[in-house]
Amino acid sequence: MMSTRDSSITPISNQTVKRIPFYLGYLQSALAAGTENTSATVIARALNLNEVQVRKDLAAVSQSGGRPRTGYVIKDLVSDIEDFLGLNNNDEAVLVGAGHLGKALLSYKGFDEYGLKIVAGFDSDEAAMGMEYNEKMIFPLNKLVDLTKRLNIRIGIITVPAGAAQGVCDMLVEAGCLAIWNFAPVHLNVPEGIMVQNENMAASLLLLSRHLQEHFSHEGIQGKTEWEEILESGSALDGQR
Amino acid sequence: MMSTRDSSITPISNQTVKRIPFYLGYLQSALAAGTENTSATVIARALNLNEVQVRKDLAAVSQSGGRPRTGYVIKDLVSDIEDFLGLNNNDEAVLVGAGHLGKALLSYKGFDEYGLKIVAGFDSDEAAMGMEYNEKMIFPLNKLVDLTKRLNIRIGIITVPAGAAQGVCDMLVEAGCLAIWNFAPVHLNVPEGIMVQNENMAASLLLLSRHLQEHFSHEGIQGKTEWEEILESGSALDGQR
DNA sequence: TAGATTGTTAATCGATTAACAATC
DNA sequence: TAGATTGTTAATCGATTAACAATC
Repeated sequence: MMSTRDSSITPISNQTVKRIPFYLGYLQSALAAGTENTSATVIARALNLNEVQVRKDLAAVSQSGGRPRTGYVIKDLVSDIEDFLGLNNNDEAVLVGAGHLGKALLSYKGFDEYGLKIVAGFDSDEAAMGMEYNEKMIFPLNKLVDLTKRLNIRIGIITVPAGAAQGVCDMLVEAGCLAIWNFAPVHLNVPEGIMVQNENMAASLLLLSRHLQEHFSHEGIQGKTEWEEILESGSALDGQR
Repeated sequence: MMSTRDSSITPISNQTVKRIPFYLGYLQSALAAGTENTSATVIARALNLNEVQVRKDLAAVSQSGGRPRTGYVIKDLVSDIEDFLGLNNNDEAVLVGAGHLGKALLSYKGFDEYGLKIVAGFDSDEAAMGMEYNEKMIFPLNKLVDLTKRLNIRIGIITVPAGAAQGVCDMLVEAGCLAIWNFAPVHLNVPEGIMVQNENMAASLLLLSRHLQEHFSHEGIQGKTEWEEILESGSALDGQR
């Protein structure tokens, strides 16, 4: 290997990692607009972040560094960030549960950019068999363990109903998965050393709703009478034809 | 109003809120199994959490409290948590972008439990018009502002492609939304006081992948030759017919 | 030189965990 | 009484922000 530094991942906080895509997006569009240099101040203002945080984040993923007075060279930053995402990551996942959410994830094009790939979907529903989403095929559940093992997949994604999640999880573990991304709203029991990341859509929306209530108390929780009517009549669709 | 306490939301950390559903799920199934009492120790072990954290979390959402030696009364905890979720929250949202992800969210049944409801979807695609997912109808985008205003909706959900997100966001703000749940991987510019919660699926998976790399370095990034074959031939589907 | 900007060291803040006193 | 358990107060940890010295 010819990397200048240890290719093992430097400890970069999750929060930083989550912000990286926003930096990349901003820098790419700035570059497209013809800008060549930028500063932490400018980025921070654009993305609503703290200036120092921007510097620390950029320092964490880019070796280019900025220079006093002139700031950062956008082109370099972009390429460093792309390297960071692409080079440091190259992982494959299987997905179980080809419902709406499963299909959405299979179809999602954004994983590529991060060196991530869902290679196949699994489902127990006969009707789904052999269907393809974004060129990812749906296989029967009874092939899950065997295929995942043979493909050497390390990440399993669970998008089945809560009741089926633990069973699927067990299969994924048996198949050798080391990390599980769980969209079912249940706690999964896994052996020591297996990593589970829970994603609860309802809980996320709840968080937003609570923030709202904190800041704005109760407004607009009235008018319930008229809207049922509006929505159900479908009258809102008029004028469209 | 006849509530025993100020109905405004007590400051409960986001982390705590995210854990609440897991407590509820565990407690409900314990109750179903016939258990009447439990302790923070037991819960912590079951859900892989710290014991003290469990006590603090439960204290935050339940007034019942536990008693030394006997612990908590599960029935009371369950009812307190359900109240916490249901009573403290009652918010409605509109969703824009009826692609795979949009449909998945519209179809998701889990919001009810938290007093949350997506009331309608919007899309620019003619073909989607009037379709229903989980009884939520898709309306044309040009009705978004008017309908959202009239319905007094405070939360907007953006599941459109990145390029369309800012435009949709502007419409939602114009329509009076105070909070935006954004699934498009771009930073949204909003006026002061509007809350944006970003959800980046790719970034979430990236986090998982990075954890993996930290803990297990590089294993199983081989065998790339044979699997393309397996998957593409669809031979894995044999034996199914 | 003066001023903009970086990067680092120190302070603050919030959440988790540990220690412990209270109680049944 | 002894032991399990709660709830609180203090310590730790990690991330964000502020202060500041270095530099072009």
